[in-house]
Amino acid sequence: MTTSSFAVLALLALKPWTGYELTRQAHRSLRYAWPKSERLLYSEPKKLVELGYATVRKEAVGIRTRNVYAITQDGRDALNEWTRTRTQPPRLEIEALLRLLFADHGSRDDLVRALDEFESDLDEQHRAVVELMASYLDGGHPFPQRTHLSVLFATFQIEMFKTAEQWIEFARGEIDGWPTTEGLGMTPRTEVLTRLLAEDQSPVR
Amino acid sequence: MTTSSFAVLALLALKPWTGYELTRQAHRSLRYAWPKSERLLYSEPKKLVELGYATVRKEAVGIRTRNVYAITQDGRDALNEWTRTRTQPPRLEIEALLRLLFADHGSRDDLVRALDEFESDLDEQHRAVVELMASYLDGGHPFPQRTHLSVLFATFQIEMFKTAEQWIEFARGEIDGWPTTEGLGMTPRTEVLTRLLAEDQSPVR
DNA sequence: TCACTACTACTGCACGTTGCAGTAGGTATG
DNA sequence: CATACCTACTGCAACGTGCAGTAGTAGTGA
Repeated sequence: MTTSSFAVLALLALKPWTGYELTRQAHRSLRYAWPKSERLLYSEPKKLVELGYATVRKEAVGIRTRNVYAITQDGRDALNEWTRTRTQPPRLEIEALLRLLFADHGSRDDLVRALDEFESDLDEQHRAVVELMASYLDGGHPFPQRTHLSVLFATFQIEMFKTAEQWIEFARGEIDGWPTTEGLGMTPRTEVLTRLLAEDQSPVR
Repeated sequence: MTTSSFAVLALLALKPWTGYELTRQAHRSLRYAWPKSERLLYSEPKKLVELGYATVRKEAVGIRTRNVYAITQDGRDALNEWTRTRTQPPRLEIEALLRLLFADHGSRDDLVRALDEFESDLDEQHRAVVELMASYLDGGHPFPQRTHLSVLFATFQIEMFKTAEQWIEFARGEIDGWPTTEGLGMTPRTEVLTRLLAEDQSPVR
C-alpha cells in the first residue's frame, strides 16, 4: 500500500465509483495535493480489490460493462490506521525554478519566458480554485458535509498562489536590473537580498 | 532526454564531477526545485555519455576507481536548446494536505499531528536556506559568479516557507474551533472563508 | 597498530508511476 | 446520418525510487 493507494481508498470511502469516475474525481479534488496519472487511477482500485480493501461489481452500459468499486470494512480499518502513520515530507517539482538556477546557460529572454509560463500555469490553477469556491456558495459541493475540509485546503492553495505570483513579479523586477544572466555574482543588490534572507526577512513584501 | 537529464547536464556545465559528487551537489542545490533520488543521479551521467553530451574518465583512488564526468560541446548546445523549450507546469506533492482533505476518516489529533509533521519538515528546510544565505555572506558560495541566481531562488523558498508556516498556524486555529473532523460541512465560519476565497481574498493575513 | 566509524562510490533489482498508443461503445448536435 | 466528444478502459515501454548489497578509504582514539 502506497500513499496513492490510500488516496484512492479515501475516495472510495465517500461512495462507490467506477474507474472512470475515479480518474475524474482525482483530477478535480486530489490534483493539487497528490497529483497522479489517469493510468494509475485505473490500476489502484484493482490492487485494493486483491487486498480485500474494496469490491468490484461489473455494471452493464449497453453492450459494454464498467467496473464499480466499493470500499469494504477492512478497507475502512486500513484507512483509519493510515491516518496514524507518519506523514511524508512535501515534495515540490518546479521546472521554472530549475531554469532560474541555471539561467546563465540561456538568455535573459529565456528566463523571463520561463517565469511567464510559470505564472500562467499558476494563474490557471488559481482561477480554478476561486471559481470552485464561488460554486460552493451556490451549494455546489458534491459532499456537502465535507465542505469545511475542502475550504481549509483551498485556503492553503490561495495563499500559495498569491505568494508565488508576488514572487514572480518581484523576480521580474530584479531580472530587469540585470545586464545579462551570466556572471553577475554578489552584486550590491544581491548582497542586500542575501542579508535580508540570512535574517529570515522577506525582500518581496 | 528528460528534465532530470538536463538538470544533471547543467551541473556538468559548471565543472566536471564524479558520480558521488553529483549526488551531493544535487542534494544541496537541486533538492527544492527538482528533487531526484541518489540512484538516478548515478544513472543519468551514463546516459549523457552514451548520447555524446558528456565524457567519462576513470580516476584511481587507491585500489578503487571513480568516474569523473565532463560536459562536451554537444552537451552545451543541447543545454542551450533546452532553455528555449516550454517549461513544465509545477507539481506539488504534499501528503499532509491529502490528510487534511480526508481528515474525517481519522481523529482531530491525527489531523493536528499531520500539520505538526508538515511544519517540522518545512522548518528544517527553512532553517537550511537561512543558514545557506548566512554562509554566502561569508563568501561561501561554491560558484561565486552564480550567487545572483541562487539568491533569487532562495527568495522564492523563503516566501513559500513563511506562507506555508503562516497557513499552518491559521489552520490550527480553525481546527481548534471544530468539535470533530467529521460532518461539519458549511458552518457559518466556513461560509465566511468561502466568501473571502471566492473573492480571491486571503483569510490568513 | 588496530579496531571502529563515517565517508566514499557505486550496482542490481523489484516495484511504483507516467505517457502514449490503441480500442471501442455511448450520446448529443446539427 | 455524420461527426464530434464523452465514456471506459488495457498494454507496454520507459522513467524513477528505495533498498539491499558490496567494498575500499580516511580519520579517531585506545
